[in-house]
Amino acid sequence: MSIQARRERERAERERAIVAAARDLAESEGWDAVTTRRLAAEIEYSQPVLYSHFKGKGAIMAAVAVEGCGELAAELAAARAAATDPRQAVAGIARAYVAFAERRPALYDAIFNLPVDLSFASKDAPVELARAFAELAETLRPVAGGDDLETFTETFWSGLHGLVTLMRNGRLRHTDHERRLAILVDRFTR
Amino acid sequence: MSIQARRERERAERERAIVAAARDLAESEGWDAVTTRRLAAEIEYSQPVLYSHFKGKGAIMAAVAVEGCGELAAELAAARAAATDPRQAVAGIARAYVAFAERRPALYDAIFNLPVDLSFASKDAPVELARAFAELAETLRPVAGGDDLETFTETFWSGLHGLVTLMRNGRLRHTDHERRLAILVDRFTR
DNA sequence: CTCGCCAGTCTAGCACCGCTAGCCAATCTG
DNA sequence: CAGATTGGCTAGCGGTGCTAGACTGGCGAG
Repeated sequence: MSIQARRERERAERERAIVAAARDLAESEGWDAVTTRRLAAEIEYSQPVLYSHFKGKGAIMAAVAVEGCGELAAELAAARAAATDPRQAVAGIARAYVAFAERRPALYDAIFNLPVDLSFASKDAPVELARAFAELAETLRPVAGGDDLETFTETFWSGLHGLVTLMRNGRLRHTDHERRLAILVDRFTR
Repeated sequence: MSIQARRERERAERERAIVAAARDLAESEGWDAVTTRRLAAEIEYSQPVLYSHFKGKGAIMAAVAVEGCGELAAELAAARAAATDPRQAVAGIARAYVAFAERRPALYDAIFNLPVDLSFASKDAPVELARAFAELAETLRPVAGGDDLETFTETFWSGLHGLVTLMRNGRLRHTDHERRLAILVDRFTR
């Protein structure tokens, strides 16, 4: 019994190592550098071992994405907690969101931009994402007006996501970023 | 002299064929199906011929993206021309934008989502994109208020882009799409 | 008219990708 | 202790973007 327990522990540990390696590699060299061979070398096992833990590369990326979701949720929560005035809270959480995307671009890509084995809108979406969404929704509640809170939150979220993605891949001038963010917040809080 | 002229004509024709093949393939089977081998087979030449026209696959995709920009600009212009009331114009152009992204997802991806050899924010950005941007800007002018028009337009554009991308890769529920769009337009026109 | 050159195209192949079949050793079971 | 099972490995499949080097057909020079 105890041997089996040790085995399972080691196995879980190795699974964590895979996800951590994928994340570290992605954050330091970008997702292009994350290949199954490279990952296998990193954890000092052979390639097929990866497939005994995950269905494929997409599933590994999905695991990283879920981890990232958790951190995003935590940072949004912190931003919300730090605010006093409702309007300030919206501005603060928006800044926190954008800051996360800029500080952890690889993580952000895994969550939102890359083709990953995750169905977000369905029931098996990660609870971490729901938490992040809830933080945003609670912050927006005072300014939603007559609009349905969930739909309103999705729309604001889209605005943030659009700003982040368009700017990061060079579709928007990097200057004026702050002003764009201010406009978005302003239009959604008045 | 005339022989050379014919050669150049044939060469230009073949270049057009490459871009058209890439676009058709992408629109009918998705960008994953667009490989250099497949493309070569489609134009009935060997693979290396592609590289005598374009620096690489990314450059071919960029050419498709520029073509798509032109069509997007045209559709936005049509939407703007059809409107009477300023508020209606914003709603109309927003609907046209989203409709374009839904009807031509491959084209939209080439323009905005895929890693492509195009620097948008710099001076060698395609004029087609500038045209599309200008249509949006002119439509928004009456509702920009005190905000800088260009920055304001970028922000609204980001909102549209966020809605489109998040919905298309399953990050938003497909229902309520109309309502989200309405909220965005409403918040930017009042 | 012939010969050498050169542009243009092709075949073949490089290094890499995600993924898997099948072998082999270590471990558990009767 | 013999046999079954588990779990990792090596090797390889079919694909990718891209390129070196061979070949060929039409050109200009002698």
